[in-house]
Amino acid sequence: MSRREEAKTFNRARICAAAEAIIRGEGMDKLTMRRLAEVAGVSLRTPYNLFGSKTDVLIALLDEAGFEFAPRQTGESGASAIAHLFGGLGRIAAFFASDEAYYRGIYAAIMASDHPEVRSTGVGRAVVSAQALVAEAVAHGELRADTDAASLGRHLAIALLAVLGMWGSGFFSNRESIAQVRRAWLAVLLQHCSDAARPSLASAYRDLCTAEIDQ
Amino acid sequence: MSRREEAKTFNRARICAAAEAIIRGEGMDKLTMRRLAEVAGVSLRTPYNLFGSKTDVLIALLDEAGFEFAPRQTGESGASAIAHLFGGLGRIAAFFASDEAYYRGIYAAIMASDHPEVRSTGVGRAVVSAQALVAEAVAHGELRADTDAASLGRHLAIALLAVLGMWGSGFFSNRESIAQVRRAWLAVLLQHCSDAARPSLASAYRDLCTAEIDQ
DNA sequence: AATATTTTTATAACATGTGTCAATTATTTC
DNA sequence: GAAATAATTGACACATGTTATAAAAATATT
Repeated sequence: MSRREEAKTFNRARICAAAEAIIRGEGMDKLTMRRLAEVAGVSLRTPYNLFGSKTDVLIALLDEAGFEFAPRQTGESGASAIAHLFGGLGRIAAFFASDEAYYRGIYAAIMASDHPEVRSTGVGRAVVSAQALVAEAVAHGELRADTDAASLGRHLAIALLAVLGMWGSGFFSNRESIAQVRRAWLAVLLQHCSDAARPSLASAYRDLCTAEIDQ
Repeated sequence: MSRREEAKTFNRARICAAAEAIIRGEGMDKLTMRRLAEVAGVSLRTPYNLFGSKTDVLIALLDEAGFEFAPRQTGESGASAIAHLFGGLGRIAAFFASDEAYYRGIYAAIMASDHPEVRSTGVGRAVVSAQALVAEAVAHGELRADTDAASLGRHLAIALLAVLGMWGSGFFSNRESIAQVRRAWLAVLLQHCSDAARPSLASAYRDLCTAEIDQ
Protein backbone atom coordinates (compact mmCIF):
# COMPACT_ATOMS: atom_id res chain seq x y z
CA MET A 1 0.00 0.00 0.00
CA SER A 2 1.39 3.36 -0.99
CA ARG A 3 1.89 6.02 1.62
CA ARG A 4 -1.02 7.90 0.19
CA GLU A 5 -3.30 4.93 0.63
CA GLU A 6 -1.91 4.42 4.10
CA ALA A 7 -2.77 7.96 5.03
CA LYS A 8 -6.26 7.57 3.66
CA THR A 9 -6.79 4.37 5.58
CA PHE A 10 -5.54 6.04 8.71
CA ASN A 11 -7.85 8.99 8.23
CA ARG A 12 -10.79 6.74 7.53
CA ALA A 13 -10.10 4.95 10.78
CA ARG A 14 -9.79 8.21 12.66
CA ILE A 15 -13.10 9.40 11.26
CA CYS A 16 -14.84 6.16 12.14
CA ALA A 17 -13.43 6.27 15.63
CA ALA A 18 -14.56 9.85 16.04
CA ALA A 19 -18.04 9.00 14.78
CA GLU A 20 -18.31 6.14 17.22
CA ALA A 21 -17.09 8.32 20.07
CA ILE A 22 -19.64 11.01 19.28
CA ILE A 23 -22.53 8.59 18.97
CA ARG A 24 -21.63 6.85 22.21
CA GLY A 25 -20.72 9.94 24.16
CA GLU A 26 -23.12 12.58 22.90
CA GLY A 27 -25.82 10.71 21.05
CA MET A 28 -26.77 10.21 17.44
CA ASP A 29 -28.25 13.67 16.99
CA LYS A 30 -24.93 15.25 17.90
CA LEU A 31 -23.22 13.48 15.06
CA THR A 32 -23.03 16.31 12.56
CA MET A 33 -20.47 16.46 9.84
CA ARG A 34 -18.96 19.58 11.38
CA ARG A 35 -18.60 18.00 14.79
CA LEU A 36 -17.28 14.82 13.22
CA ALA A 37 -14.60 16.73 11.39
CA GLU A 38 -13.70 18.57 14.56
CA VAL A 39 -13.40 15.46 16.71
CA ALA A 40 -11.53 13.56 14.03
CA GLY A 41 -9.15 16.47 13.65
CA VAL A 42 -9.83 16.75 9.97
CA SER A 43 -11.43 19.25 7.66
CA LEU A 44 -15.14 19.22 6.93
CA ARG A 45 -14.44 18.13 3.42
CA THR A 46 -12.34 15.06 4.22
CA PRO A 47 -15.11 12.71 5.33
CA TYR A 48 -16.78 13.44 2.01
CA ASN A 49 -13.57 12.68 0.17
CA LEU A 50 -13.02 9.42 2.02
CA PHE A 51 -16.56 8.12 2.39
CA GLY A 52 -18.87 10.08 0.15
CA SER A 53 -21.62 11.05 2.55
CA LYS A 54 -22.68 10.91 6.14
CA THR A 55 -24.65 7.76 5.44
CA ASP A 56 -21.55 6.13 4.02
CA VAL A 57 -19.69 6.85 7.24
CA LEU A 58 -22.42 5.08 9.18
CA ILE A 59 -22.35 2.14 6.82
CA ALA A 60 -18.62 1.92 7.32
CA LEU A 61 -19.24 1.80 11.05
CA LEU A 62 -21.51 -1.20 10.65
CA ASP A 63 -19.18 -2.95 8.24
CA GLU A 64 -16.23 -2.34 10.47
CA ALA A 65 -18.10 -4.01 13.31
CA GLY A 66 -18.58 -7.08 11.14
CA PHE A 67 -22.27 -6.78 10.49
CA GLU A 68 -23.73 -8.87 7.71
CA PHE A 69 -27.32 -8.86 6.72
CA ALA A 70 -27.19 -12.38 5.48
CA PRO A 71 -26.65 -15.65 7.23
CA ARG A 72 -23.08 -16.59 6.49
CA GLN A 73 -22.60 -18.82 3.47
CA THR A 74 -21.91 -22.26 4.74
CA GLY A 75 -19.40 -24.67 3.33
CA GLU A 76 -20.24 -27.50 5.70
CA SER A 77 -23.15 -28.86 3.77
CA GLY A 78 -23.47 -31.79 6.14
CA ALA A 79 -25.32 -29.87 8.82
CA SER A 80 -28.95 -28.81 8.67
CA ALA A 81 -29.55 -25.94 6.29
CA ILE A 82 -32.61 -24.84 8.24
CA ALA A 83 -30.49 -24.71 11.36
CA HIS A 84 -28.08 -22.51 9.44
CA LEU A 85 -30.88 -20.17 8.55
CA PHE A 86 -31.81 -19.71 12.17
CA GLY A 87 -28.15 -19.56 13.04
CA GLY A 88 -27.77 -16.59 10.75
CA LEU A 89 -30.73 -14.97 12.43
CA GLY A 90 -29.14 -15.61 15.80
CA ARG A 91 -25.89 -14.07 14.66
CA ILE A 92 -27.59 -10.91 13.49
CA ALA A 93 -29.51 -10.76 16.74
CA ALA A 94 -26.36 -11.22 18.78
CA PHE A 95 -24.60 -8.56 16.81
CA PHE A 96 -27.26 -5.96 17.44
CA ALA A 97 -27.82 -7.07 21.01
CA SER A 98 -24.13 -6.57 21.76
CA ASP A 99 -24.83 -2.84 21.80
CA GLU A 100 -28.47 -2.24 21.14
CA ALA A 101 -28.79 1.52 21.45
CA TYR A 102 -25.65 2.16 19.47
CA TYR A 103 -26.46 -0.07 16.54
CA ARG A 104 -30.10 0.85 16.47
CA GLY A 105 -29.20 4.49 16.07
CA ILE A 106 -26.87 3.74 13.22
CA TYR A 107 -29.24 1.38 11.50
CA ALA A 108 -32.16 3.75 11.79
CA ALA A 109 -30.12 6.61 10.38
CA ILE A 110 -29.05 4.52 7.41
CA MET A 111 -32.60 3.40 6.74
CA ALA A 112 -33.95 6.92 7.04
CA SER A 113 -31.45 8.29 4.54
CA ASP A 114 -32.37 8.35 0.91
CA HIS A 115 -29.56 6.25 -0.45
CA PRO A 116 -31.53 3.50 -2.12
CA GLU A 117 -28.48 1.68 -3.44
CA VAL A 118 -27.31 0.89 0.05
CA ARG A 119 -30.44 -0.83 1.09
CA SER A 120 -30.88 -2.58 -2.24
CA THR A 121 -27.50 -4.23 -2.01
CA GLY A 122 -28.22 -5.28 1.54
CA VAL A 123 -31.53 -6.77 0.49
CA GLY A 124 -29.97 -8.44 -2.52
CA ARG A 125 -27.29 -10.14 -0.47
CA ALA A 126 -29.73 -11.35 2.14
CA VAL A 127 -32.06 -12.74 -0.48
CA VAL A 128 -29.29 -14.61 -2.27
CA SER A 129 -28.01 -16.14 0.95
CA ALA A 130 -31.42 -17.21 2.06
CA GLN A 131 -32.16 -18.72 -1.33
CA ALA A 132 -28.93 -20.70 -1.20
CA LEU A 133 -29.78 -22.10 2.21
CA VAL A 134 -33.29 -22.97 1.14
CA ALA A 135 -31.97 -24.75 -1.92
CA GLU A 136 -29.61 -26.65 0.32
CA ALA A 137 -32.46 -27.59 2.60
CA VAL A 138 -34.38 -28.90 -0.39
CA ALA A 139 -31.36 -30.91 -1.51
CA HIS A 140 -31.06 -32.40 1.96
CA GLY A 141 -34.69 -33.36 2.08
CA GLU A 142 -35.51 -30.99 4.92
CA LEU A 143 -37.86 -29.15 2.61
CA ARG A 144 -40.06 -30.90 0.08
CA ALA A 145 -38.78 -31.31 -3.45
CA ASP A 146 -41.61 -29.22 -4.92
CA THR A 147 -40.41 -26.16 -2.99
CA ASP A 148 -39.53 -23.14 -5.08
CA ALA A 149 -36.25 -22.24 -3.42
CA ALA A 150 -35.97 -18.84 -5.07
CA SER A 151 -39.41 -17.75 -4.01
CA LEU A 152 -39.21 -19.15 -0.49
CA GLY A 153 -35.72 -17.80 0.12
CA ARG A 154 -36.80 -14.40 -1.00
CA HIS A 155 -39.83 -14.51 1.23
CA LEU A 156 -37.75 -15.43 4.27
CA ALA A 157 -35.14 -12.77 3.64
CA ILE A 158 -37.74 -10.08 3.18
CA ALA A 159 -39.56 -11.11 6.32
CA LEU A 160 -36.32 -10.64 8.21
CA LEU A 161 -35.35 -7.34 6.66
CA ALA A 162 -38.80 -5.87 7.00
CA VAL A 163 -38.82 -6.51 10.73
CA LEU A 164 -35.27 -5.27 11.01
CA GLY A 165 -36.41 -2.01 9.49
CA MET A 166 -39.07 -1.60 12.14
CA TRP A 167 -36.59 -2.53 14.83
CA GLY A 168 -34.39 0.27 13.61
CA SER A 169 -37.26 2.70 13.93
CA GLY A 170 -37.49 1.82 17.60
CA PHE A 171 -40.77 -0.04 17.63
CA PHE A 172 -39.56 -3.30 19.07
CA SER A 173 -37.01 -4.58 21.46
CA ASN A 174 -34.46 -7.02 20.17
CA ARG A 175 -36.40 -9.85 21.70
CA GLU A 176 -39.70 -8.91 20.11
CA SER A 177 -38.06 -8.56 16.72
CA ILE A 178 -36.43 -11.94 16.89
CA ALA A 179 -39.63 -13.54 18.05
CA GLN A 180 -41.50 -12.00 15.15
CA VAL A 181 -39.01 -13.26 12.58
CA ARG A 182 -38.72 -16.72 14.12
CA ARG A 183 -42.46 -17.11 14.17
CA ALA A 184 -42.84 -15.96 10.59
CA TRP A 185 -40.04 -18.19 9.40
CA LEU A 186 -41.24 -21.26 11.26
CA ALA A 187 -44.79 -20.89 9.99
CA VAL A 188 -43.71 -20.60 6.38
CA LEU A 189 -41.12 -23.34 6.62
CA LEU A 190 -43.78 -25.62 8.10
CA GLN A 191 -45.69 -25.24 4.84
CA HIS A 192 -42.78 -26.63 2.87
CA CYS A 193 -40.96 -29.00 5.17
CA SER A 194 -40.70 -32.72 4.71
CA ASP A 195 -42.42 -35.03 7.16
CA ALA A 196 -39.06 -35.76 8.73
CA ALA A 197 -38.37 -32.13 9.52
CA ARG A 198 -41.88 -31.25 10.61
CA PRO A 199 -41.87 -32.33 14.24
CA SER A 200 -38.96 -30.19 15.33
CA LEU A 201 -40.24 -27.13 13.46
CA ALA A 202 -43.74 -27.63 14.83
CA SER A 203 -42.52 -27.93 18.38
CA ALA A 204 -40.30 -24.90 17.91
CA TYR A 205 -43.36 -22.97 16.77
CA ARG A 206 -45.37 -24.10 19.78
CA ASP A 207 -42.55 -23.22 22.13
CA LEU A 208 -42.35 -19.76 20.68
CA CYS A 209 -46.04 -19.16 21.24
CA THR A 210 -45.99 -20.32 24.84
CA ALA A 211 -42.82 -18.36 25.50
CA GLU A 212 -44.59 -15.22 24.36
CA ILE A 213 -47.37 -15.83 26.83
CA ASP A 214 -44.88 -16.30 29.63
CA GLN A 215 -43.02 -13.05 29.38
CA MET B 1 -67.65 26.61 13.97
CA SER B 2 -66.33 30.08 14.63
CA ARG B 3 -65.05 32.17 11.77
CA ARG B 4 -61.54 31.69 13.06
CA GLU B 5 -61.89 27.94 12.92
CA GLU B 6 -63.48 28.21 9.51
CA ALA B 7 -60.54 30.17 8.22
CA LYS B 8 -58.12 27.64 9.66
CA THR B 9 -59.98 24.78 8.07
CA PHE B 10 -59.99 26.58 4.78
CA ASN B 11 -56.27 27.27 5.00
CA ARG B 12 -55.55 23.70 5.94
CA ALA B 13 -57.42 22.56 2.88
CA ARG B 14 -55.58 25.04 0.68
CA ILE B 15 -52.25 23.81 1.98
CA CYS B 16 -53.14 20.17 1.46
CA ALA B 17 -54.32 20.90 -2.04
CA ALA B 18 -51.12 22.77 -2.78
CA ALA B 19 -49.01 19.93 -1.41
CA GLU B 20 -50.84 17.43 -3.56
CA ALA B 21 -50.46 19.62 -6.62
CA ILE B 22 -46.73 19.98 -6.06
CA ILE B 23 -46.15 16.29 -5.47
CA ARG B 24 -48.14 15.32 -8.53
CA GLY B 25 -46.87 18.07 -10.79
CA GLU B 26 -43.28 18.56 -9.75
CA GLY B 27 -42.41 15.53 -7.69
CA MET B 28 -41.83 14.81 -4.05
CA ASP B 29 -38.41 16.45 -3.91
CA LYS B 30 -39.88 19.75 -5.01
CA LEU B 31 -42.21 19.79 -2.05
CA THR B 32 -40.35 22.22 0.16
CA MET B 33 -42.01 24.26 2.82
CA ARG B 34 -41.18 27.46 0.98
CA ARG B 35 -42.66 26.23 -2.27
CA LEU B 36 -45.67 24.88 -0.42
CA ALA B 37 -46.30 28.24 1.17
CA GLU B 38 -45.91 29.92 -2.17
CA VAL B 39 -48.31 27.66 -4.03
CA ALA B 40 -50.81 27.71 -1.19
CA GLY B 41 -50.64 31.49 -1.16
CA VAL B 42 -49.76 31.56 2.48
CA SER B 43 -46.78 32.52 4.57
CA LEU B 44 -43.99 30.10 5.37
CA ARG B 45 -45.06 30.04 8.97
CA THR B 46 -48.68 29.09 8.40
CA PRO B 47 -48.24 25.40 7.59
CA TYR B 48 -46.31 25.14 10.83
CA ASN B 49 -49.11 26.86 12.69
CA LEU B 50 -51.78 24.66 11.18
CA PHE B 51 -50.05 21.31 10.99
CA GLY B 52 -46.91 21.41 13.06
CA SER B 53 -44.34 20.08 10.62
CA LYS B 54 -43.84 18.98 7.07
CA THR B 55 -44.42 15.38 8.11
CA ASP B 56 -47.75 16.36 9.63
CA VAL B 57 -48.82 17.86 6.32
CA LEU B 58 -48.06 14.58 4.60
CA ILE B 59 -49.95 12.63 7.24
CA ALA B 60 -52.90 14.92 6.70
CA LEU B 61 -52.70 14.11 3.00
CA LEU B 62 -52.99 10.40 3.71
CA ASP B 63 -55.76 10.86 6.24
CA GLU B 64 -57.67 13.10 3.90
CA ALA B 65 -57.52 10.39 1.26
CA GLY B 66 -59.13 7.98 3.69
CA PHE B 67 -56.17 5.78 4.36
CA GLU B 68 -56.39 3.49 7.36
CA PHE B 69 -53.68 1.16 8.39
CA ALA B 70 -56.09 -1.21 9.94
CA PRO B 71 -58.74 -3.42 8.47
CA ARG B 72 -62.03 -1.71 9.17
CA GLN B 73 -63.77 -2.76 12.33
CA THR B 74 -66.63 -4.98 11.35
CA GLY B 75 -70.04 -4.95 12.89
CA GLU B 76 -71.35 -7.81 10.78
CA SER B 77 -70.00 -10.61 12.93
CA GLY B 78 -71.77 -13.17 10.83
CA ALA B 79 -69.16 -13.23 8.07
CA SER B 80 -65.77 -14.84 8.29
CA ALA B 81 -63.32 -12.87 10.41
CA ILE B 82 -60.39 -14.26 8.49
CA ALA B 83 -61.99 -13.05 5.30
CA HIS B 84 -62.27 -9.64 6.91
CA LEU B 85 -58.59 -9.69 7.70
CA PHE B 86 -57.72 -10.29 4.09
CA GLY B 87 -60.38 -7.83 3.08
CA GLY B 88 -58.59 -5.16 5.08
CA LEU B 89 -55.37 -6.07 3.36
CA GLY B 90 -57.10 -5.78 0.03
CA ARG B 91 -58.47 -2.38 0.93
CA ILE B 92 -55.07 -1.06 1.86
CA ALA B 93 -53.65 -2.51 -1.32
CA ALA B 94 -56.39 -0.93 -3.40
CA PHE B 95 -55.86 2.40 -1.72
CA PHE B 96 -52.18 2.50 -2.51
CA ALA B 97 -52.63 0.99 -5.95
CA SER B 98 -55.08 3.74 -6.85
CA ASP B 99 -52.11 6.06 -7.20
CA GLU B 100 -48.96 4.13 -6.51
CA ALA B 101 -46.23 6.69 -7.15
CA TYR B 102 -48.08 9.42 -5.31
CA TYR B 103 -48.82 7.47 -2.17
CA ARG B 104 -45.48 5.74 -2.10
CA GLY B 105 -43.70 9.06 -2.05
CA ILE B 106 -45.82 10.31 0.80
CA TYR B 107 -45.55 7.12 2.78
CA ALA B 108 -41.80 6.91 2.32
CA ALA B 109 -41.35 10.49 3.42
CA ILE B 110 -43.39 9.91 6.54
CA MET B 111 -41.46 6.77 7.37
CA ALA B 112 -38.12 8.47 6.80
CA SER B 113 -38.96 11.33 9.10
CA ASP B 114 -38.09 11.10 12.74
CA HIS B 115 -41.53 11.54 14.21
CA PRO B 116 -41.86 8.33 16.15
CA GLU B 117 -45.29 9.16 17.59
CA VAL B 118 -46.86 9.08 14.16
CA ARG B 119 -45.75 5.64 13.36
CA SER B 120 -46.45 4.33 16.81
CA THR B 121 -50.07 5.34 16.66
CA GLY B 122 -50.38 3.78 13.23
CA VAL B 123 -48.88 0.56 14.51
CA GLY B 124 -51.04 0.62 17.61
CA ARG B 125 -54.25 0.98 15.65
CA ALA B 126 -53.35 -1.77 13.24
CA VAL B 127 -52.43 -4.13 16.06
CA VAL B 128 -55.68 -3.51 17.91
CA SER B 129 -57.78 -4.08 14.82
CA ALA B 130 -55.99 -7.26 13.91
CA GLN B 131 -56.32 -8.55 17.44
CA ALA B 132 -60.04 -7.88 17.37
CA LEU B 133 -60.46 -9.79 14.14
CA VAL B 134 -58.37 -12.69 15.40
CA ALA B 135 -60.42 -12.85 18.57
CA GLU B 136 -63.53 -12.89 16.43
CA ALA B 137 -62.11 -15.70 14.35
CA VAL B 138 -61.43 -17.67 17.50
CA ALA B 139 -64.97 -17.04 18.71
CA HIS B 140 -66.32 -18.29 15.37
CA GLY B 141 -64.24 -21.42 15.47
CA GLU B 142 -62.17 -20.46 12.45
CA LEU B 143 -59.11 -20.43 14.67
CA ARG B 144 -58.53 -22.95 17.42
CA ALA B 145 -59.63 -22.08 20.91
CA ASP B 146 -56.08 -22.27 22.28
CA THR B 147 -55.02 -19.38 20.04
CA ASP B 148 -53.61 -16.36 21.82
CA ALA B 149 -55.51 -13.66 19.98
CA ALA B 150 -53.41 -10.82 21.30
CA SER B 151 -50.16 -12.39 20.27
CA LEU B 152 -51.36 -13.61 16.89
CA GLY B 153 -53.09 -10.36 16.04
CA ARG B 154 -49.99 -8.44 16.88
CA HIS B 155 -47.88 -10.74 14.76
CA LEU B 156 -50.15 -10.32 11.76
CA ALA B 157 -50.30 -6.55 12.06
CA ILE B 158 -46.56 -6.24 12.35
CA ALA B 159 -46.00 -8.51 9.39
CA LEU B 160 -48.17 -6.18 7.34
CA LEU B 161 -46.65 -2.95 8.56
CA ALA B 162 -43.09 -4.18 8.21
CA VAL B 163 -43.65 -5.02 4.55
CA LEU B 164 -45.48 -1.75 4.04
CA GLY B 165 -42.40 0.03 5.29
CA MET B 166 -40.25 -1.67 2.70
CA TRP B 167 -42.81 -0.95 0.03
CA GLY B 168 -42.54 2.70 0.92
CA SER B 169 -38.80 2.56 0.48
CA GLY B 170 -39.34 1.41 -3.08
CA PHE B 171 -38.12 -2.13 -2.84
CA PHE B 172 -41.24 -3.85 -4.01
CA SER B 173 -44.10 -3.34 -6.36
CA ASN B 174 -47.58 -3.34 -4.94
CA ARG B 175 -48.06 -6.87 -6.12
CA GLU B 176 -44.92 -8.22 -4.52
CA SER B 177 -45.78 -6.56 -1.24
CA ILE B 178 -49.26 -8.01 -1.16
CA ALA B 179 -47.96 -11.44 -2.05
CA GLN B 180 -45.44 -11.26 0.76
CA VAL B 181 -48.06 -10.32 3.33
CA ARG B 182 -50.61 -12.82 2.11
CA ARG B 183 -48.09 -15.61 2.22
CA ALA B 184 -46.91 -14.68 5.70
CA TRP B 185 -50.45 -14.37 6.99
CA LEU B 186 -51.64 -17.61 5.47
CA ALA B 187 -48.70 -19.57 6.81
CA VAL B 188 -49.18 -18.31 10.34
CA LEU B 189 -52.95 -18.65 10.26
CA LEU B 190 -52.54 -22.24 9.10
CA GLN B 191 -50.73 -22.92 12.37
CA HIS B 192 -53.76 -21.85 14.35
CA CYS B 193 -56.77 -22.62 12.20
CA SER B 194 -59.42 -25.15 13.00
CA ASP B 195 -59.77 -28.23 10.81
CA ALA B 196 -62.82 -26.71 9.22
CA ALA B 197 -60.97 -23.61 8.08
CA ARG B 198 -57.79 -25.40 7.04
CA PRO B 199 -58.64 -26.53 3.51
CA SER B 200 -59.43 -23.11 2.14
CA LEU B 201 -56.39 -21.51 3.76
CA ALA B 202 -54.15 -24.32 2.56
CA SER B 203 -55.37 -24.05 -0.98
CA ALA B 204 -55.00 -20.29 -0.87
CA TYR B 205 -51.40 -20.77 0.20
CA ARG B 206 -50.75 -23.23 -2.61
CA ASP B 207 -52.35 -20.93 -5.15
CA LEU B 208 -50.16 -18.08 -4.00
CA CYS B 209 -47.01 -20.14 -4.49
CA THR B 210 -47.94 -21.31 -7.97
CA ALA B 211 -49.05 -17.81 -8.93
CA GLU B 212 -45.60 -16.56 -8.04
CA ILE B 213 -44.02 -19.07 -10.33
CA ASP B 214 -46.27 -18.05 -13.17
CA GLN B 215 -45.50 -14.39 -13.27
C1' DA C 1 -67.50 51.24 18.63
C1' DA C 2 -63.50 50.17 21.46
C1' DT C 3 -60.68 46.96 23.32
C1' DA C 4 -58.61 42.44 23.71
C1' DT C 5 -57.29 38.16 21.69
C1' DT C 6 -55.84 35.14 18.17
C1' DT C 7 -53.71 34.33 13.54
C1' DT C 8 -51.12 35.45 9.87
C1' DT C 9 -47.34 37.76 7.81
C1' DA C 10 -42.65 39.42 6.88
C1' DT C 11 -38.19 39.03 7.74
C1' DA C 12 -34.44 37.20 9.62
C1' DA C 13 -31.93 33.63 11.63
C1' DC C 14 -29.97 28.92 12.72
C1' DA C 15 -28.30 24.17 12.02
C1' DT C 16 -27.38 20.85 8.84
C1' DG C 17 -25.88 18.03 4.62
C1' DT C 18 -23.60 18.92 0.73
C1' DG C 19 -21.09 21.33 -3.08
C1' DT C 20 -17.46 24.68 -5.12
C1' DC C 21 -12.93 26.27 -5.80
C1' DA C 22 -8.58 27.96 -5.16
C1' DA C 23 -4.54 27.38 -2.18
C1' DT C 24 -1.66 24.38 0.25
C1' DT C 25 0.56 20.30 1.58
C1' DA C 26 2.18 15.66 0.96
C1' DT C 27 3.55 12.12 -2.07
C1' DT C 28 5.14 10.08 -6.30
C1' DT C 29 7.75 10.20 -10.54
C1' DC C 30 11.44 11.40 -13.20
C1' DG D 1 16.31 17.42 -6.19
C1' DA D 2 12.58 19.19 -9.54
C1' DA D 3 8.29 18.55 -11.61
C1' DA D 4 3.91 16.35 -11.55
C1' DT D 5 0.16 14.40 -9.15
C1' DA D 6 -3.03 13.59 -5.49
C1' DA D 7 -5.14 14.71 -1.20
C1' DT D 8 -6.36 17.99 2.30
C1' DT D 9 -7.63 22.36 3.75
C1' DG D 10 -10.24 26.70 4.31
C1' DA D 11 -13.58 29.72 3.38
C1' DC D 12 -17.68 30.23 1.51
C1' DA D 13 -22.17 29.18 -0.50
C1' DC D 14 -26.72 26.95 -1.08
C1' DA D 15 -31.07 24.56 -0.03
C1' DT D 16 -33.84 22.97 3.48
C1' DG D 17 -36.66 22.28 7.93
C1' DT D 18 -37.48 24.87 11.62
C1' DT D 19 -37.77 28.70 15.00
C1' DA D 20 -37.85 33.70 16.70
C1' DT D 21 -39.72 38.17 16.75
C1' DA D 22 -42.29 41.93 15.90
C1' DA D 23 -45.83 44.08 13.01
C1' DA D 24 -50.20 43.74 10.85
C1' DA D 25 -54.63 41.88 10.14
C1' DA D 26 -58.68 39.47 11.39
C1' DT D 27 -61.85 38.14 14.79
C1' DA D 28 -64.04 37.99 19.33
C1' DT D 29 -65.62 40.28 23.54
C1' DT D 30 -67.56 43.88 26.04
